[in-house]
Amino acid sequence: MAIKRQTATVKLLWEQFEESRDALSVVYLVEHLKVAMNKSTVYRILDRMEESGKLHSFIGKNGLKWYAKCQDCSSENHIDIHPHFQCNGCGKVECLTEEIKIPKISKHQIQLAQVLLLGKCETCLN
Amino acid sequence: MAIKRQTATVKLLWEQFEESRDALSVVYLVEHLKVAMNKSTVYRILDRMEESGKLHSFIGKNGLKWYAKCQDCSSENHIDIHPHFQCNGCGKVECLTEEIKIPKISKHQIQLAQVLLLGKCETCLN
DNA sequence: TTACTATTGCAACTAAGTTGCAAATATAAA
DNA sequence: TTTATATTTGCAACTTAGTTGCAATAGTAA
Repeated sequence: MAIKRQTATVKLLWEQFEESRDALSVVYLVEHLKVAMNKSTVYRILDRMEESGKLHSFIGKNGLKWYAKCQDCSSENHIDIHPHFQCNGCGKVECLTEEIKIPKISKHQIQLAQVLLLGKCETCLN
Repeated sequence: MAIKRQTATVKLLWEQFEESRDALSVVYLVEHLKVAMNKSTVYRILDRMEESGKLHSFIGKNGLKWYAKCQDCSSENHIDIHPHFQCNGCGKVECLTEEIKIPKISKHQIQLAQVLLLGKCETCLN
């Protein structure tokens, strides 16, 4: 179900994403907000925000779930070929705007591509 | 640590991969082999086989870990840009040989790319 | 202010993956 | 073939991410 009510917890959670352009892991959000709300609440609000098209989610390098604000993306194509970058040094995750070209695969219908690039971010390079 | 001894469990686990070119999830292997070996053993052997360069691993669409036999890939570049395909219908995962071009990202050093394509496989299309 | 439905907290749960340790076993050396 | 040793395994207990049912709470429209 999509977001229907502007509760205090919904506002607080949304502020986390407004403050940074980077993606945030659910684990971080649960820990960071644990004095303010229950972890089930975090999971459920993130779910609803994704359904509302305000956030998109993806899986990070060790299988953890991450969310980020949808920026340039419409609610239809927002997951298509938008790649993510995760730093092997500090673990930070960024949304990239670069487009990745996905080739046609014979006898397969591609509906969606998840591209996770791993490496060193600007900070960790210096 | 890499594989050092050819135990019965090591042989049995390896046979699973010889029988199919597709990737196998750890969850499947643990369940499928539970009469023959303990789940810690499955996890540990897979670990060692990856370190030996016989298998490579990646994360599937819902964060589960998958392994597949290394085929064309040398032990250095085997994870680089080799994409995987997971069927949204039956859940099956294939290794693809098609190359995905990763653009340079300014101020980032890319060390590795994980590309997961989701869609319908040949069987599920018909 | 009321009434209705969405939302939340809580506690208990599921499932994936990990760990320490003692027992078993592959393998190289004698 | 036997011995010695380091690797591997099973077991049970654990950690952590994520889910669920239910009763209590709180937005919001009327």
